Amino acid sequence: MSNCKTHKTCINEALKKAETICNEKGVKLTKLRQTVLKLIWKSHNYVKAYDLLDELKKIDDSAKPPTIYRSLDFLIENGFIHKIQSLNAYVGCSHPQEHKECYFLICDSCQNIEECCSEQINKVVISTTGKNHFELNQVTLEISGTCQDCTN
Amino acid sequence: MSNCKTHKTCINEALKKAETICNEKGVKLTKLRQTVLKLIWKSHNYVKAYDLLDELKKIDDSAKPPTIYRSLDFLIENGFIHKIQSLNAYVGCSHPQEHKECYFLICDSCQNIEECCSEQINKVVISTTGKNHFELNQVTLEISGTCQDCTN
DNA sequence: AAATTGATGTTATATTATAACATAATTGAT
DNA sequence: ATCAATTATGTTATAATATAACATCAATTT
Repeated sequence: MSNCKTHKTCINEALKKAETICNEKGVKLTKLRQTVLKLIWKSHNYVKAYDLLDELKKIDDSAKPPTIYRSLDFLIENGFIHKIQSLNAYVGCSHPQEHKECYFLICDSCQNIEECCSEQINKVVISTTGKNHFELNQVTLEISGTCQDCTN
Repeated sequence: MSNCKTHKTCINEALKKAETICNEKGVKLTKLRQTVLKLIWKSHNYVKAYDLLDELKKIDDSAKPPTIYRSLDFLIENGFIHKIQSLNAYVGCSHPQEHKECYFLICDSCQNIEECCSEQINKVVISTTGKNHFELNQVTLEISGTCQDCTN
């Protein structure tokens, strides 16, 4: 479960940030992309692409897989959402632009995803890859388990 | 690229370890499962399920998707291979039974995968999840980039 | 206004994976 | 040794995830 008080605030902030960043970058948050972002932000839980598609179809009957996947690509590229590789699922990014490496706490029980940053983890990853003379490109760190609310 | 001298040794050791562990556990490394394990161990690179299937078909014409996926499931369950979530691909485990949490250095250039353990990473992950009161189940840590051989 | 670029619509299909049921092989109990 | 139960494999079908390719439309630039 998420610890946000009024989730509307989360959604609004996510949309506002996306708009601001798009303006800065000179890319366009079209109506479609905004709609998809909103749908993803319906909760802090992860969502599957075809579930999103079903939701989108309710709004726009003509939506098809490429409709959703293109928007997902755009939103990922610009850092507004993340793909959870171990689940083939998507989740809103709670702090776009701020972070490089993040990790995800995925609750098996309630599907909530907590996005975290840890300088400590970054450092350790960098140092251990360095030891292997490995030139780092992308880090995927996904931790599944049970969140605090679901443990009790 | 892998730094093994004679890859045959890697394969033989992997097969021997698998056999030993299966005996200990009382599960069966059937001919099919052994064949699949061998195919996966053809290199230190990751392999895709349907590529494995194509290889298997050369040996056993009747092989079909469930043939390969069942063997993959068995091999994963018993720790002989790993699934690389960010690639939907599979790779032999270089030290079955020894480790809990591992991470993978995935070379974008040569598809080699180096499987690593780091007590330091484990500790940091455990401590940072602990701070979030998150009961850890499974850690997926996949690092893509360029390996030493491909950097030069 | 024409040309270019970017976004979306649309059809088709590729890729990854599993469900469900049938048959065969192995093991365990009697 | 035989039957029953379990485990493994064979087989068909289909589900779930994702992209290619081309057409059209909209926005931007010249």
